[in-house]
Amino acid sequence: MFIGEYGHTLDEKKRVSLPKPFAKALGKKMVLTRGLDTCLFLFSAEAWKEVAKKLQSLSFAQADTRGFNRFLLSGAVEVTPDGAGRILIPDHQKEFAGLKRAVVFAGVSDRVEIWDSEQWKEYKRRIEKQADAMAEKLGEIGAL
Amino acid sequence: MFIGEYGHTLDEKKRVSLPKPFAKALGKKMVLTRGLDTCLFLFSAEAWKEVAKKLQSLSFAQADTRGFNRFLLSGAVEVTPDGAGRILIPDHQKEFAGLKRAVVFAGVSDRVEIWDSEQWKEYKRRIEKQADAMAEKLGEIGAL
DNA sequence: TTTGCAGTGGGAAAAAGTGGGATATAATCC
DNA sequence: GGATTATATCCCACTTTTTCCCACTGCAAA
Repeated sequence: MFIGEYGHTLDEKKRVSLPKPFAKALGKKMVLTRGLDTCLFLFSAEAWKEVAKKLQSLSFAQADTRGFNRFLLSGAVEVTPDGAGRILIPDHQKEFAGLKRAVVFAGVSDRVEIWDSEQWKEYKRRIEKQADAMAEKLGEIGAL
Repeated sequence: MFIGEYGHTLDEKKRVSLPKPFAKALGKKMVLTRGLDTCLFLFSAEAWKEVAKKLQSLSFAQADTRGFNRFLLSGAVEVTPDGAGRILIPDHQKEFAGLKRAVVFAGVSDRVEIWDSEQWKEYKRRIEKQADAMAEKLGEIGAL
């Protein structure tokens, strides 16, 4: 269970340190994929296995599942932290998520999300604005 | 399980280097065929056997499966990497996939796809736009 | 202050990717 | 049949990228 938010730096060699609290739970092998909402998803090897298993069961005969497979699989890479606990972000993923120098690691239940710092701030602003409205809605239906 | 995206160059002699992460899993013998959506499929010898088996199980009484069989089988070639880990792309396949100088290798579960760089970019743009719809699907299969 | 560790930057060694030439094999023409 | 052209295969070398390792900085605890 990943929780919390950590800011780190993406250097010119496209390396970022993993937040120390996440490093242990992620293990030595992890998988980095394109996420939803212009961020990247980082899974531990075990969590990824679950995702991959489900994806393999899909046929490649249908155009939409082909696209779906390509989106997630070709957009994924297996990464291993170096001696200093850093991982490398491939070019196409860096571009996809619009990462600049400052990035944010956000723990979201079973995965870690990697955001460009600016986009994260903006996304948070949107979420926070909607939070009140959402709370009301949830209250109405008796969820909270 | 092939994952990831790698850009390479197709030289005047129609040679391309295989991405190092794929080379090992592909082995010494592999099969290159016409793929779906204007790309080429590259299978390891073992994975190809599986595909061939599946194709044989399809009835050849139906015109469309006959066509599909021809599509995959007639265009198939067995290729072997040279000393530098490069394979040769036959003319008809190069033409079929519209390959220019810049090509992209995309790992998609049990196969590697070879795309012309420009067409790949365009295709990616399309599937990225459908990300929301895909998210729903992800939810359905419980992947996320 | 000192000690230690997390985070970052940079240099050197290694490897990957690419181009080009030389050699071998096959096809064609005289 | 022999010579010539073309095609494909192998091998070597250069360039760029990646990987590994070490050093510096700053913050925090002893």
